Amino acid sequence: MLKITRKVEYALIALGHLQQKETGQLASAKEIAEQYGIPQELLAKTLQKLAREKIIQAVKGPTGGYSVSADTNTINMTRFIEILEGPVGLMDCYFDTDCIQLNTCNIRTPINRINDSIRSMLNQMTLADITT
Amino acid sequence: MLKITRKVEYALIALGHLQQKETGQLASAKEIAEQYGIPQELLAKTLQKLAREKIIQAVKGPTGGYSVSADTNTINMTRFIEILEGPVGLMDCYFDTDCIQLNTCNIRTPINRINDSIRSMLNQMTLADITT
DNA sequence: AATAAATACGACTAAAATTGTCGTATTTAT
DNA sequence: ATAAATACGACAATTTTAGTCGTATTTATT
Repeated sequence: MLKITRKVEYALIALGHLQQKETGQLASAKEIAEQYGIPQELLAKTLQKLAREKIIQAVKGPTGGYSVSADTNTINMTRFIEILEGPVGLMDCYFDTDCIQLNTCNIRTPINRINDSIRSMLNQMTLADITT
Repeated sequence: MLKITRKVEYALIALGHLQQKETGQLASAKEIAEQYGIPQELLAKTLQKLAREKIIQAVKGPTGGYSVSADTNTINMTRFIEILEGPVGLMDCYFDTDCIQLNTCNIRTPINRINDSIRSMLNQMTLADITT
């Protein structure tokens, strides 16, 4: 528990790789997958999600691939993780309010404090902090 | 992802309940399970783990049950979570060193920084902060 | 002494989430 | 035209988490 998923792991590795390229240079999913021993299809789908969110830019066709388009200093890690995994919360009730327990639950408030701490930490951390 | 497991959730709820009792008073797994709508067997096993670690004290026999034995101010959340779930780390390589990727992996160091942040936050937080 | 209610604990099953694969469509450089 | 890349949804496999069950042990009560 408290683990990041492979999707995020692979995405970060790929971002790191993309940032080593010179401006304008592309890297394909295949190239990255082979270099780091990552399942190509999975990486591809992950990169596609990032492309949809304009974190990276995709170029189709042969000689195509991806390049970093966003300023990674402006992307915080909460956003990045949530693009790939959905809501970051220790318990679902951080987002969902329809918990049967709500009345009797005696730990919601303190758990949400931890939650806020984690989110704020991830908010202060940018993609650039990780991948450069 | 980044979720705590039910075990931890149930344990915290139970701890909160136990702390409301007067000194010397016990609460059984059944009593707690019924009150909060938690599967009794699962809660029981969870409480047994805490008892083994001397976080709570178990009393056998009818009229038996559990009471808080440790000073909850001295138990930090990293320890508490790790008793129930094992190592707290965003990636396994935080603990395991035998990762095939180690050489090519370009994100280990930054990920471990996040890890350290989360662990240090959980270290500074005591059980008492959550359950009282 | 018998009973019942509690903890203790391992083995097992069920469910959910994650991870990985496949097929097909689209784009585009050659 | 072809081949190599992205795009994307459906599906399968694997792993993790959640929950159940059976059995043993302890002990207060009758």
